[in-house]
Amino acid sequence: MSKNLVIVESPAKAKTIEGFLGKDFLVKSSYGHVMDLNKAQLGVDIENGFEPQYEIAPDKKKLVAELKKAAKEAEMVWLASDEDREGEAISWHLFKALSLKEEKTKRIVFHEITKQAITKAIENPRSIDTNLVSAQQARRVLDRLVGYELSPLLWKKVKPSLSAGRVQSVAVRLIVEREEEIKNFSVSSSFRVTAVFVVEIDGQKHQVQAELPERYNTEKEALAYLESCLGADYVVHSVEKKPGKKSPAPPFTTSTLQQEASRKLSFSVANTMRVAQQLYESGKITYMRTDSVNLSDLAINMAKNEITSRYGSQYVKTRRFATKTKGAQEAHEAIRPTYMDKDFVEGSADEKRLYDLIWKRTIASQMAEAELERTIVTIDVSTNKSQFVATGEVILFDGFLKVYLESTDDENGDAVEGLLPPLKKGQKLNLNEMLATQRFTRHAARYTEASLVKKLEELGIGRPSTFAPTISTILKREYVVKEDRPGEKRSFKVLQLQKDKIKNTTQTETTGQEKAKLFPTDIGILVNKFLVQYFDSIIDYNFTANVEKEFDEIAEGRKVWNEMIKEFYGPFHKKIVDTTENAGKFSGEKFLGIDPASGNNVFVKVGRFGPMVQIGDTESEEKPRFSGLRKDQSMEEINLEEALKLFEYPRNIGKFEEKDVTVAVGRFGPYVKHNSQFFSLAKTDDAATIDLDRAVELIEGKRTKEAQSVILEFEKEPALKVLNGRYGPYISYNKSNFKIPKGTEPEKLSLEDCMSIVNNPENAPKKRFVKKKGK
DNA sequence: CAGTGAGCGAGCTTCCGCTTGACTT
Repeated sequence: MSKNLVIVESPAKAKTIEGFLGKDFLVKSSYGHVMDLNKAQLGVDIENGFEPQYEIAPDKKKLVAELKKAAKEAEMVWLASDEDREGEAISWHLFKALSLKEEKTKRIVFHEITKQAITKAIENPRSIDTNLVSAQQARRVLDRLVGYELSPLLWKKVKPSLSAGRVQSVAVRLIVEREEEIKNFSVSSSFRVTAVFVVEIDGQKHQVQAELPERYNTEKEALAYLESCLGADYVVHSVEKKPGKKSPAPPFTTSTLQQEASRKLSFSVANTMRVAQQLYESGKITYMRTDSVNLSDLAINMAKNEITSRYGSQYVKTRRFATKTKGAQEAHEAIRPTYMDKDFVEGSADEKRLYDLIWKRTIASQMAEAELERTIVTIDVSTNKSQFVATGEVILFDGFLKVYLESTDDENGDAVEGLLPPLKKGQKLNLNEMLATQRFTRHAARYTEASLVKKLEELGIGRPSTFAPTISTILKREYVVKEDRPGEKRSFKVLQLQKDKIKNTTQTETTGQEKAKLFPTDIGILVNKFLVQYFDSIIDYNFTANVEKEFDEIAEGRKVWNEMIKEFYGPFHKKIVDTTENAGKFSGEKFLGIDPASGNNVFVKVGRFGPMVQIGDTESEEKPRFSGLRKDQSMEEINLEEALKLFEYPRNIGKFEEKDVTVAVGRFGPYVKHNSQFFSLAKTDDAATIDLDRAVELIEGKRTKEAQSVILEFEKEPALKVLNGRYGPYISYNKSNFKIPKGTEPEKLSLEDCMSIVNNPENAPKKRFVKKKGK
């Protein structure tokens, strides 16, 4: 039995700390929050000062019992959750859930996992900060009220199972508004004039790239300019040198790690977190969910030693970075390697690459600035008043650039930059060629997962632990999709001046190509429109920032948490009631035209199962006909003709084995139906042209496949089969499936064996995995 | 690498923020 029980949030942290503290200390983990509001209800007593109805999270019951036992046996319990709002609440919840006694409980905090920091923390205990706990409670209750009152309203007015919340709804809004901006963007073009000069210096030939600062709006003006240069001489007018410096970026936080891993390694945000978690658990990096750019003294010293021994002391420049992020809580260090002298790790390829990125970024953050010299050369044209400008950048001292340079999201790669030869004022240059190239303006870039995270963080919305889950949520709700889009070919004009002749050519380029970008869906657009119309204040970009200010006041004891909630809830709830009663169905209905066959109106709108086309009015006596939109169609873009085409199915294409064969398009794509069985069309098939022969081929193909997938059948019990599925052999019985125990050969199972597996209550299908029926 | 194919009738869905395992259909 240990005299002392220390409770931290993460088990990996517990393991490390136990090593520092010795025999008298038992270190356990709470695995995050242990108490929360009941999921099935509102969980807030509105009538009674918004009293939260906490319960021990169902999946934490066992853990809490264990911790309770350990606490009872210990002489002192040290609550060592993180020093931020959530961490303080975790300590408070532990105090309650473990029925701790005040006289044998101490609250301690530390920001870095070193023996020194922990010893110091143990020497300086405090009590739980109830103001900070109240601030967390306000945050929790506000999010619950917003989420659990807005979502049901969406179920009523838009479509069941939808969700809204302080964070996710703003994320969707950003994507929807960016798409609108792109849709409304009008492309314009202008001509950019560039020139390549040749100069001989000390017997060596050099090229000089230069650009005209002015742009010409039309081809005619560009041509006129080129013509004005015919027969011109080009002379260096001035050479200006400017010293410059570049500084390294701060060490990684969760969000900057996600951004750089996306830009440099093409990782999704979720993948970055998964890989970082593996590195953390194996002790290779510090904690990966952090908003702090701070490094411990120990880390800075390790970096300093490492830089000195690798590159020399002139490359060292240690710094402390300050966090600029709104609402940062800084309970942890920045993300860095645990041991700076390890510049690589064993593990999967992803782990190696992510670790390499973290190592470089951390080391570079403690290195000297790069010293540059920027040269600007202006070049006179003898036949007109214009001047070309050539710029060059020379690195005088590479500094941190030796190790790492942060990437940018900027897609503009047009700049002409590089090394310039040593030019002098008055020097004559020979023109090799001059080009006037048509360039088009570009709309704002669509969000990637990582650039969305960046934007959310800038707005102070969401936390390091929620960036990745927020993206999963809006994808799962089908508010947005992550997609590639092929580009379109576009032609552009190039005028070329060479050897005193002007040539006019048309070239083509690909534009608008997108890779892994976030696009709003019809549902996302509609839900956003609803929320903007009725709950503008909630999905306002500043809503979080404003309530965060109030949470801070609560944390400082200057405001009472439930008074703040009351002030918010009054008008909010009134608006909910008002909208429930007065707003009609919000289906985004759009009239497309008249169906020539029936003379009925054709609409596109969002129905119970998503976007659909409706022929005929809902009020009319004749029952309207419905058809869901295909995945590649959108309410925005569909026209009458395409809408009517959806009703050409099911189409009868003949008889097979005396039963009708029909072809139709469902929500899983086109299929053939025969004898109430379904057969998906292959990607190469076309539902519009498929014939009976091909349909029969599909039917027979599936039959043979099915026959092969049956391992065992029993005469006595036709409802039971042993099948070979995607996850290996399994037992199918009355539409439920059961795993076969490890080590048994499926071919040798008897009916009795199978029945005992099926009837074993341990194998009963678990509720949370039961597929939701659309009925 | 299997399964799915509705059109609102019934019961359910839902939030954000802390943390890890998880072995289904």
